Amino acid sequence: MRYWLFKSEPNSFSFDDLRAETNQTTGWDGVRNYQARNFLRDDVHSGDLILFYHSNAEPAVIAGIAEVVGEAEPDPTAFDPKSKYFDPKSNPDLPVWFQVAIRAVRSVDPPLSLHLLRSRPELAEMELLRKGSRLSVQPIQKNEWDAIMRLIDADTHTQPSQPRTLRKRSQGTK
DNA sequence: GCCAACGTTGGC
DNA sequence: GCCAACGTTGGC
Repeated sequence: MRYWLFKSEPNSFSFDDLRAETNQTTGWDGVRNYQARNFLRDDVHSGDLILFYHSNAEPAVIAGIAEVVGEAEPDPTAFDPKSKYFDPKSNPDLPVWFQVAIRAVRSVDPPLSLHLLRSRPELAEMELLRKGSRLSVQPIQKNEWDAIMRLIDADTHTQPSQPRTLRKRSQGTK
């Protein structure tokens, strides 16, 4: 089982958009970079877990966690002349581009900002934090994943829960 | 909107 | 195979 970070621009496809899909699942199509393609085709497998990252966003954040729910298959958008991801180099007999299906697991609320990730020494080696890093499918090391899960847990617990008065009321009398 | 960093293309 | 020109990404 491996861990990954997938980038998406939220004004194009956000984590909430993923959650709104049927079965909260979608094909991760449109990847048009060879290094990312190789990861998708060769190394990403069913059951792997994904940090769903919002790039080109204010702020840029990890917005959710998803999982891989199938093995790689040819990216059908590459065959579709009407798609903005159409690529005549790819055809069903010899596909160039691949996708995997991913399903939302949970949102990260509040989301974890890029700024916070940068502040953590244990994450200093993350590909995402490298200057000039543009790779849209990145491997995440287990120690990085674990550190990020701790940040998520810590952050979630410092969130104000329901206003006290409201909580009391909802607990009823006794 | 700016622009640095990066990937791709294509002439040679 | 080199590399300049170009297009894209993505933080700021």
